[in-house]
Amino acid sequence: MAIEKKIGLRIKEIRTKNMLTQEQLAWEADVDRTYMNHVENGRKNISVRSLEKIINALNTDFSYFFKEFKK
Amino acid sequence: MAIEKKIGLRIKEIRTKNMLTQEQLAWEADVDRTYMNHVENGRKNISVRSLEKIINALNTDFSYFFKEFKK
DNA sequence: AAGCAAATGTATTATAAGTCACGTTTTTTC
DNA sequence: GAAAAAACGTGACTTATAATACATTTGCTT
Repeated sequence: MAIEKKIGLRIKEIRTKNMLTQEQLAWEADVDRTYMNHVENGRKNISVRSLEKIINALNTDFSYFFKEFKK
Repeated sequence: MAIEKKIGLRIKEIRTKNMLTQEQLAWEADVDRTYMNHVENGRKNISVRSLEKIINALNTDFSYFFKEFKK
């Protein structure tokens, strides 16, 4: 599976666990709602800086975010 | 520290442990030698797809790469 | 000082970032 | 269970910048 897809799924997983809507998360991460949606659906080859914003907004860190990611 | 810097340092850390030059790693990752240098020096806000190429070339995975990364 | 690895500057091309208008699906409320 | 509202999805588009490439320089090692 493409890395963008895996990242999107992981974001969604944590977001729903945190009881947030895409819009709420987008607001926290200071990105557009539709951009957030695109990322979550694996439609964007996101940069590490943008990913960091989202990971912070999810109240987590890279280490936790990428746990169990396969090669 | 900016995420780009942290990533650059981590790449360098693993690369040197693997006894590779920037050029060798660049070749393995199929990126330009100078681009590899820019990334390693934190001058590029790299995309996850490009980062994946480098991580693969380092013969590791996201999970290991981001271990112990701070928030 | 020759040879190699690493660093840097600059220019061009490819693509991520950001936004919009609109459509669809899901959830809530009466 | 219909209507309304909220949440989610999509395509197309512009702007900012990553990706790529080349030339040159610096630093290290023998």
